Amino acid sequence: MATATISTRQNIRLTAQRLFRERGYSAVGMRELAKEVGIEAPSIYNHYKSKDDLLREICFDIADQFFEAFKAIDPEEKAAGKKLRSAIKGHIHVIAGNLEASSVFFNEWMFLEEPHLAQFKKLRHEYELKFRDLVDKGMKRGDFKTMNTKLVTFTIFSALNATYDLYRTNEKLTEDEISENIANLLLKGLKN
Amino acid sequence: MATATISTRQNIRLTAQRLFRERGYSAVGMRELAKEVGIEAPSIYNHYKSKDDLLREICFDIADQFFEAFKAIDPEEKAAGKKLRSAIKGHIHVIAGNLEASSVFFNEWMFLEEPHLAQFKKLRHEYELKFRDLVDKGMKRGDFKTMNTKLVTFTIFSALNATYDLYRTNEKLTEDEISENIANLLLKGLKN
DNA sequence: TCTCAAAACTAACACTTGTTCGTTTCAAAA
DNA sequence: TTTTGAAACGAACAAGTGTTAGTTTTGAGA
Repeated sequence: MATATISTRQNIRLTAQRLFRERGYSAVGMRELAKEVGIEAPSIYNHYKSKDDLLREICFDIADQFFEAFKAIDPEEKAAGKKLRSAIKGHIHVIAGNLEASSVFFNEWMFLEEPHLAQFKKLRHEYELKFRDLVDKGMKRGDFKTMNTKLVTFTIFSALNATYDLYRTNEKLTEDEISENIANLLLKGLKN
Repeated sequence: MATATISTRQNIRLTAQRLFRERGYSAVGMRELAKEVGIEAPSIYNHYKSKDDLLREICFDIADQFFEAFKAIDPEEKAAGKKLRSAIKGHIHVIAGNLEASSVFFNEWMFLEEPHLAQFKKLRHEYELKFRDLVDKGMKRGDFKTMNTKLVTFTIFSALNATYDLYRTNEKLTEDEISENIANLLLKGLKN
C-alpha cells in the first residue's frame, strides 16, 4: 500500500488552491490557510516567499500545462476541424485534471503582482493567438464559415474555460462526455 | 443642455461597480471607495447600510433585469430557434447595458452574505431553468438535435456571460455584431 | 431669518491583514 | 552522541478592515 506522504509544501499548495477557489484570493488570510494546513502562519514562509508567490506558482503551473497540451497536437493534421477538436480536448483535459487550480487560474490571476501580472497576460495572449490561428486557418481553408475570428475564438474560450465548475454541480458527467459535447456543438457551429 | 446632476447615492453605486469590477469586492475598502467618490468613508453609511448592502443592490438589480428581458420574449413564437435567439439577444442586451454591474454580478456574487446569498442562488437557478426549458422544448420539437440539456445550456450561458469583457478589449464590436455572431454560432451548433 | 433633517465630518473601536524577528524543536548525517 | 540545517513556533509590527458614536455643516422650506 503506497501511502503517499505529502510534503508540507505540497499540503500548503493544495490547501491554498482549494481555499482560493472557494473564497477568493483576497478573502483568504495566511492564518486561515495555515490553520487548514495544520501549522502556524509564519511557518508558511519557510516554503513560500509570500502570498503572491503562492498564487504565482498556481497560475503559472496551469499556464505551462496549457502550452504543453497544445504542443501535443499532431502538426501533420491538415483538417482544421480535427485540429481544433484536438486543441479543445487538450484544453479541457488540463482543466479536468486541475479543477481547483484552473479555477484559481481563471478567476484570481488579477491579484498577481507585477512583474508577474504582465508576464501572465502575455502568456495568456500568446495562447489565445494559437487558438485564433487555428480558427483563422480553418476559415481560409474553407473548412469553417468566415466569421469574426476574434469573436469566435473568444466564444470558444468562454465555453471551454467555464467547464471547471461543471464538475461541481454535475458530478455524473465524465470528462469525455463534456469535451465531446462541447466540441461537437462548437465545431458544428463553425462548419461551412 | 441637461447636465445630469448625479446624487451622492448614485455616485457611490457607480463608483462601487467600477471598483468591484476592477479590483474585486474584498480587495476594495470602504475608505478607498469613499475617496474615489470624494467623501469620507463613514458618509457612505448615510446611503447604504453596509458594504454588503451595496453589493446586494448591484447584484439583484442585474438579476431583475435578466428576468425582465426574458419576459419580453414573444410567448406566441413556436419555433425554438427563434425563441432561443430572442432570449440570447435579451440576455446580451442586459450585459451590454450594464458592463460593470454585470461583471460584478457574475464574479462577486459569492461575497453576498446570507440570507441574500441563498436568495441569489435561487434566482439564478430559476433563470437557468427558463433557458434550459427553451433548449429542452426545442429538442423535443425536433428543432434541435438531442443532446445533454444541462450541458448545452451551461455552454450557452458560458458564451453569453463572458461577453461583458469583450467590450473592454474589442471596443470596435457593436452589441448587434456580438449577439448576432454568438447566436448564429450556437444555434447552428444546436440545429438538428 | 429660523428651523430641522439630511448628510457630511473627526475620532475611535475592535479586529484582521501580510510579514518579520528571534528562538526553539526536530530529524537526519557525521 | 554530537552537529547542523530545516522547519516549526510565539510575539510583535505597522497598516488596514468595516463600522459606530457623536458632532458639525449644509441647504431647502416655513
